[in-house]
Amino acid sequence: MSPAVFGHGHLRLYLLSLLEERPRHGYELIQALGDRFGGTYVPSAGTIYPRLSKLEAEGLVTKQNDGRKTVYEITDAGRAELAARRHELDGIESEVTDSVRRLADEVRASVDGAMRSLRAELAAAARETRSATPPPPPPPAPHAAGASSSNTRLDSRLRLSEAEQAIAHFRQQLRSDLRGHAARGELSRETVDVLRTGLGDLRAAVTATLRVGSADGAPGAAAEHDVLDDDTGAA
DNA sequence: GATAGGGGTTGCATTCTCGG
DNA sequence: CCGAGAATGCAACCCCTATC
Repeated sequence: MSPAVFGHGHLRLYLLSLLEERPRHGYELIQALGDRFGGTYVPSAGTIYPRLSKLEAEGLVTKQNDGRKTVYEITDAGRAELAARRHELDGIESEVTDSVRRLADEVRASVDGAMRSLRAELAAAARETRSATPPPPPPPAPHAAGASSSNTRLDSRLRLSEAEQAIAHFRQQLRSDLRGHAARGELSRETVDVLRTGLGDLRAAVTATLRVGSADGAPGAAAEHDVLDDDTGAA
């Protein structure tokens, strides 16, 4: 599990302070926390609701059903608790900001490293492809005039399909990683910027490779270009 | 009807606190 | 120091509504 963003008893105190401003429903509290920390820390529902239930059991908040939503409101006991621990509350915000900044730095470093090794692998693969001996020409088909170019197109389509699979696999993995980070509240705006830059660089590298390939007479470069066009904005 | 998103619950693992 | 209990946090899930 990732280290706790809030110190012991601090989340509960922070929830009380949010409810002191005005009554809110659970999801609104999650969003308020996310807004308050610039999206760097967004607690999961399973974090907030048990806390709210505890607070209710302790008589520090009350809940009222507003249609499908449950609106939580601070009680006098909750206000008293908040007043008694006001000094603790003051330090929480800066503490949490520091904590999420630390986590964001770790994520940024890990994404940076991953992109660097990916680019290195891509460049190595491109070098290998260029230096490889060309495959033996297909046996001449006596009756089919266009068979050679049609075989080449078939190869190209197979390679395109392979490339698409590789891209899909990459997207799936990256998505899963990002969702994991987001779920833990570790996905910051900075990380998204790093991701955008990294993917831009990656695309530039692939595009350069494709240009070399197409200058060497490799077919299908235009089609692979289209695949990448579809993909880069979606990760 | 399928899909996406909002609102909420449950169960469980990990970490922390505190009393003996 | 150790064990029990409290606190924190997450994943998985459900239900309902809106949209396509």
